[in-house]
Amino acid sequence: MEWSIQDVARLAGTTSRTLRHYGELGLLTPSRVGGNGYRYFDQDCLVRLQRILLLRELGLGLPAIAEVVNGAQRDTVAALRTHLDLLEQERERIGRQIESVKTTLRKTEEGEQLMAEEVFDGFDHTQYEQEVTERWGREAYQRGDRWWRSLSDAEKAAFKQRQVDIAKAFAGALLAGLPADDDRVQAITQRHFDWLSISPSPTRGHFVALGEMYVADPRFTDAYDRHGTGTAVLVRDAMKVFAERNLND
Amino acid sequence: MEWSIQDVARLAGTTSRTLRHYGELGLLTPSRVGGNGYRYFDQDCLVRLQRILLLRELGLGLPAIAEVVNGAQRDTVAALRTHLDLLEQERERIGRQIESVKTTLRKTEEGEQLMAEEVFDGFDHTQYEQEVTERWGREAYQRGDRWWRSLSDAEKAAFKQRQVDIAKAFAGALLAGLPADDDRVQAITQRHFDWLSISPSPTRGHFVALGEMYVADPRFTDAYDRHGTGTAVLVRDAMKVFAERNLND
DNA sequence: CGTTGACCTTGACGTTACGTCAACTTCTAC
DNA sequence: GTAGAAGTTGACGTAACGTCAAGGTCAACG
Repeated sequence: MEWSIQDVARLAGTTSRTLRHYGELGLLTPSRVGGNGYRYFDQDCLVRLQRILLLRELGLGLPAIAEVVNGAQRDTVAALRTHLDLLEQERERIGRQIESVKTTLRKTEEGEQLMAEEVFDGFDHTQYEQEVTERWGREAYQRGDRWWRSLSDAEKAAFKQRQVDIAKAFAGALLAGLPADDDRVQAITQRHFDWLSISPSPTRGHFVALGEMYVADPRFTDAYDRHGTGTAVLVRDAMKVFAERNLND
Repeated sequence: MEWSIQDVARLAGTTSRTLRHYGELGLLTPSRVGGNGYRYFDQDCLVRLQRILLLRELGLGLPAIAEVVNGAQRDTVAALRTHLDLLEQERERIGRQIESVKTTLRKTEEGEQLMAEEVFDGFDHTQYEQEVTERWGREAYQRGDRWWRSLSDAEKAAFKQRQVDIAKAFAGALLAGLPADDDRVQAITQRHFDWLSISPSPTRGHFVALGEMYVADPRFTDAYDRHGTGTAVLVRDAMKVFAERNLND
C-alpha cells in the first residue's frame, strides 16, 4: 500500500508543502520516488509522520524532532510508548487549564479576588522540549557514551583521526572541483560509510537523512566545513549518490 | 494589585518580548504605564492574557484573537464559558490521539496492517479557527436579539416594515434575473446594510457571516424567501459582493 | 554618594516553519 | 487530444516572535 503526497497530506490534516519541507530536512523521506520525481509514502512513513506531528504539537522544533526520529530511538515501539506518556501528560495539563478557567470564571462571577498563579496553571507548555530531549537525549547519549567509553584512549584518538582524515579528503575533492558522483568522491564516501557503520548499520533512508542533517546541524557542518567551506554540502550530495547506488531500503 | 512585565511573563510562562508584541497589536494594553515608560498589569489584564493564550493554543492567529477579545465578546463570563467548551473539546481530541497512538502501537507490535485514517485521528487541529468564528457569529446574533427586545412595539413594527420592503425589492430583483453584483441589486443591499447598521456597525467579516446566517437559519430564510424562493441566496451573494466592495476588515 | 546588577525601554534585524506564487511537467479522463 | 487535477523545483513572502544593541531606571549595599 502506497500513498501520494496529497493523499498523505489529507490523511494527516496537513499540506503537501509541509511534507516536502520535512523531506528537505531529512525528517520524512518518501519510501519511493518515481522516475517522474513524484513522492510516494508507505505505512512506515505514516507512522513516522504520526510521530513527527506529535512531537511538533508538543512544541519541539524541527531540528530537535529530526534528532529524535533519526538518531536515537531505532525502536519504534518504545518510541510510541514514550509518546503515549507525553500525551497523557498533555491531557493532564489541559485538565489543569480547565480547572484554571473554571476558577477564573467562578471568581469573576462572584466578584472575588483571584490569585495570579492559579490563573495560569497549566498554561506553560514550554516544558516539553526539555522533557523530550532529556528523555531521548539521555537514552541516545547513554548508548553513544557507553560505546565511546568502552574504547581505549588509542581507539578514541583513532576514531577522531579517521573523521578528520575523511573530512580533509572531502575538502580536497571539493577543491579539485570533483562532483558528488565522481568515483573518487564515492570512494571517500565509502570510507565515510564504513566509519559511521561502526554504530548499527543504517538503511538507505537513514543514511540520506543523516546527510541532510550534516547541512542542517551546525555542529556537523562545522566539523566538515572547517576543512573548506562547502565541504558539508559535498558530503551530503555524495552520501545521497552513495545511498542510491549501494544501499537498499 | 499590580505586576511588572517580567512578573506577568513568569506567571504565564511566556516572555516579556511576547507581552510587548501583544501590546503593539493592541491585544493586551497595560493597565498603567509609568512616567518612565514601564508597563504595569492588573487583574483584568491577567484574565485577558489567559484568554489570549488559550485562543493561541487553539491555533488562532493573533489578528483573529484580536477580533475575538476586542470586538464581539464584551461579556467576559460568556467568553470564558466558550473557552471552557473549547478546552473540553481539545481534551477529547487528545483522547482520540491517544487512542490512535495506542492502535498504532498494538498493530505495530503484532505486525498487523494499520488503517491510514485511524493513524491520524485527532491530529488535525485546524478545525478550531472555524469553530470559534462560528460561535462568535452566533453570539453576535444573540446580542442583536437582546437589542430587538429592548425596542417599543412601534419601533419593532417600523423595523419590520423596512425589512419587508427590502425583501420585496430583493425578490423583485431575483424575478428580473439580476445578478448579485448588479448595480441595482447593490443599491438594495446598501439599504439592507443601512437597515442592519441600526445595530452596532459591522465589519466585513461580520457582514459576510451574517449573510451566511441568512441561508443557514430558517427564521431568516423564511423572512426573505416568502417573497420568492431563492431570495435568501441572492441576498447572501449580494451581501458578499457589497462587503468586498464597501467594507474593510 | 557612587556603583553594581537586575529590570525596563525602544528600535531593528534574524529565525522558524511553513504559505504562496511562478513556470513547468505529468497523469487521468472524457 | 485536450482539459484539468496533481506533481515538480525554485524563490520570495509572512507570522510570531527571538535576539542583539544602546541606553534609561531602580533597589540596595558598602
